[in-house]
Amino acid sequence: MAQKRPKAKRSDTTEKMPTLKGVHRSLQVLEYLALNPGRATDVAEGLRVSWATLHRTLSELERGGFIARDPDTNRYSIGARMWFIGTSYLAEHKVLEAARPYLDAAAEGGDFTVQLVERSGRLAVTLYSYQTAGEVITKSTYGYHFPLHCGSKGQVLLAYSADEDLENFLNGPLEVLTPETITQPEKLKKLIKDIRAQGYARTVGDVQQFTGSISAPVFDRSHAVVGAVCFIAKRSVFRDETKVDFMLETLLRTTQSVSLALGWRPGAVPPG
Amino acid sequence: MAQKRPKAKRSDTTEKMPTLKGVHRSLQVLEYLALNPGRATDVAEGLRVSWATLHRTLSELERGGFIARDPDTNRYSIGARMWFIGTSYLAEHKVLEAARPYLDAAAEGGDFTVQLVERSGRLAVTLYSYQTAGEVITKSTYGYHFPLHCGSKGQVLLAYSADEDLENFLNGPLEVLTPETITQPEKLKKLIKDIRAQGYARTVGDVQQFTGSISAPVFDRSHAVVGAVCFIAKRSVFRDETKVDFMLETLLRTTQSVSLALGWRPGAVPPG
DNA sequence: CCACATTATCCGATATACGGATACACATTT
DNA sequence: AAATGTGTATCCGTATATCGGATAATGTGG
Repeated sequence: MAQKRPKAKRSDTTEKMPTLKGVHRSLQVLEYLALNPGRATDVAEGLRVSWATLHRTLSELERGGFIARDPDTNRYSIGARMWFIGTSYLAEHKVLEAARPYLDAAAEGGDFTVQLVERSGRLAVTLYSYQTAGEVITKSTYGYHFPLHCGSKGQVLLAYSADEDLENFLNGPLEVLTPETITQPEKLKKLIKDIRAQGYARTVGDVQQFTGSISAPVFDRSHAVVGAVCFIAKRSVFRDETKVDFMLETLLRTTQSVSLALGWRPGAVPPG
Repeated sequence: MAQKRPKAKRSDTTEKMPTLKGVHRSLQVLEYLALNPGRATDVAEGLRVSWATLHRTLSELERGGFIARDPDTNRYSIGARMWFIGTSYLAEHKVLEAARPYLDAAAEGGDFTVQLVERSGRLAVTLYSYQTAGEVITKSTYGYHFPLHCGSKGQVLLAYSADEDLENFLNGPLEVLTPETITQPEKLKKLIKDIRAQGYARTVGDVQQFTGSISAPVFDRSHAVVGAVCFIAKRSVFRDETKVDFMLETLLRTTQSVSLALGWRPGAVPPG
């Protein structure tokens, strides 16, 4: 008989089985397609779901325009309606709202792309991107997300997460994006220690070979890291330490301003 | 007993009842929250769903980070994971890919905000927005979507949709955004006729009082309208016909280039 | 401090979604 | 062309996951 489960203390560590199986699965499918758009069978396999079930799910999602199917190749990808829904996340985003003026100011004062990023699972996702006229850096817009160990933005977010969380991440698969991507856990740990010490991260060529970036964390009232600001420029810029110094100064000024706007104050973590 | 349903010829006009009720509802909830973030009861009422059911749905969605709840006010809004999923729509978007270089070029050559928009239901949604340094136009970024009858971008999309579809739209509720928003169906029809004739739309102050915009359609290989390019500028600009002429020229050059890049060719619709 | 509005949880009946099996479509090979 | 294979669509009986009324807990405002 249904043995009374022991009170299930809230936010249990073990992933409880979802109440709404169907809903859970359909969202899994959406996320799966976001990461790897492709054929139905691949999704079924990737998610270990029976084909019939998956087919139903896909049909339903497509019917609503949440996913799109290329009629020629039968490949599925995220649909327009998801973009519509997703964007309204930004409209309610307090950090972004607070940061935007400072980001714009920074972008206009310098010759680099400015981004606000935040963590989502194992990825750093871009909330805002301001491309200054001139260089257009291919993968610096929306729709490109990178694992946390790649690029200064990810590393910053990683550096300021809980130790346990960090371990978890490093135990997962560490993708290689370029020959310069660092994937050795030990080396990454060392890097992260440095980042914590100096308050910002700097990487070159580990996401795209011809670019580099610097990033610093944004804090809120409770001294929690709620995101990071990232400046991206061509690789050559990072050979000129004068330019880098200027960027760095702007970066730290920007993140400080944003943090202040969010109620952060220098000093120890407030009580409570 | 289950009477054999009459073969359900594919893509029926009448909205068939969804196979996966739960999935369908949860997505409805997401869309509802995208449009009106708010309390649980309001959602339940708005979607006419029993409270218990809705509560389960919300809990499940929140558990996965697809929606977020403000712990103080119990208000729900779209969560980070939806943004993540939504953005990957862009990564696969062919029109955007083809258009981006031309949009950037246009933005750098002029002093106005450049957008690529596409239709989603009754709304025009922004796919890409390039804010040139200088003016920052508040509601010209992501997360703001306007009904099709407001603003030149919506009107263009409306103008090139099927007649039947247009009727449908005009029979729905026509929101007012500013005192200058046009909501009389007859007047809108007249406008749309003009837009079709001249190949672009121009509106001032009907979305935000202090801005105006011009927009033109983008076609694909089969001469179907797949989106629109929109230039936004301060209201004052639209009093200077020389400036407007320049914008218009750039606009039409841009849309033509993008259409060409998508395989469109001038002349009649190709056979097949 | 009480009354009301909103949110959380329980539980049995039944409608609903599951998935094995089967049939169809299309591509690639011999 | 026939054959083989891979991927897609649909059917249908069964088990089970979902629904929603009711009740309890929490929060809010007067």
